[in-house]
Amino acid sequence: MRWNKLEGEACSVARTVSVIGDRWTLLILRDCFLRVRRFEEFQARLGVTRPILASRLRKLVKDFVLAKVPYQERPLRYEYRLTQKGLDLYPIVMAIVHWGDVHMAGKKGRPLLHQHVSCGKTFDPVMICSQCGEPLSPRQVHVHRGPGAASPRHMPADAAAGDRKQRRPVRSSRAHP
Amino acid sequence: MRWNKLEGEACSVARTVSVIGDRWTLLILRDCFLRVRRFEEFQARLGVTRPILASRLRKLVKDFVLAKVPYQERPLRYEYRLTQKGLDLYPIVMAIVHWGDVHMAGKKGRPLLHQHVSCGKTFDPVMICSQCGEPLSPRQVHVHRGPGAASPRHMPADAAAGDRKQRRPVRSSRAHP
DNA sequence: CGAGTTGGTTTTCTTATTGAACCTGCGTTA
DNA sequence: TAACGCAGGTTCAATAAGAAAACCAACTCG
Repeated sequence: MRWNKLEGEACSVARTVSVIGDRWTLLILRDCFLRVRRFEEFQARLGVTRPILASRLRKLVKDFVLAKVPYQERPLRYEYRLTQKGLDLYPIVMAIVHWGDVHMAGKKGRPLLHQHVSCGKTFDPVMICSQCGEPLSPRQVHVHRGPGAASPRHMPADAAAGDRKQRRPVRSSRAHP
Repeated sequence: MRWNKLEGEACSVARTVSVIGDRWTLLILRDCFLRVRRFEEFQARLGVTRPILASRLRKLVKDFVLAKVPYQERPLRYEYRLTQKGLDLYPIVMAIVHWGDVHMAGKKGRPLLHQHVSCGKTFDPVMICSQCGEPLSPRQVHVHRGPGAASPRHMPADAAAGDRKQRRPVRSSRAHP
């Protein structure tokens, strides 16, 4: 199966992976969230070869994850900035960082600490249900065919429930329609 | 730069990417969370070639993300199951699914809906701060060097804060030490 | 004029992925 | 008992992608 096939699949993972499912792309995005914006800076930090970097940046721009905007004229120079679509990748990047912190950290501990400006504390990211606010675990989630489903594939069966107190829904900036 | 180099980097993204930063691996993990466990079933659902599937499963087992356990003897047959380390990838997979749902869904809508068994509702995953419970956004997070940091790289500068009410910390199963 | 900076492209070589076929151990059917 | 089927792989030749190093172009600065 080829890359391009993925985009057409009726699966959100496949579609997302067709955009960011490449190790250099993920490392580029990490640096984007650390305010890196220029070709040379990406290249120096990542150690990626220039042709690959150019091709990945081109693809991210084509997919509207990054925008190539001039930061000066004469000589005309561009920088790469996250679009809203790109900024929305933040939970993915944070989830990746957190898993690495928990499972891949050396004995010296985690390389980076995250401080939440709003509350001032060092934190971990936690993924919760937008409806009840409880932390998510795989066994607590059932999957159903949605309107965009294709052939009867990608379908599981599951069980197990819990009785937990209800909270009020979290207003996510981009919640369920 | 080579794959193996990534594992040694003082960056949790790089380390995580050295394990799961491959499109086939991510699609395999998607199916793992949909209760797919056998070689033939992965192969049929993913359309990946058999040598690649074998090599990816081998790597995931080596990295303790999957465990290869016999489900019958005579003939001896194995299945691949998520370990706890693998189950902990759930937020990453859910974040990927959600981004695909929001940004890559076709006009028919999302392919899959997620129901939270605990509360019964169809939900979206939301990533929050473990300390105050507020949804995370990139601009609200400052990064600092942790104990495992290496050379003075991967360091940003940031600003902007907000005054938000405080909640009590979320007890994540694997929170900040 | 010559050197430096930024943001790339070109070229050549090496590695990874694909597609198809083949292998193994065992059970089942004829 | 021979033939076939199945699950779970491996082997092999052809092709695509990635790495390393060099090169290019537009402009500025001294």
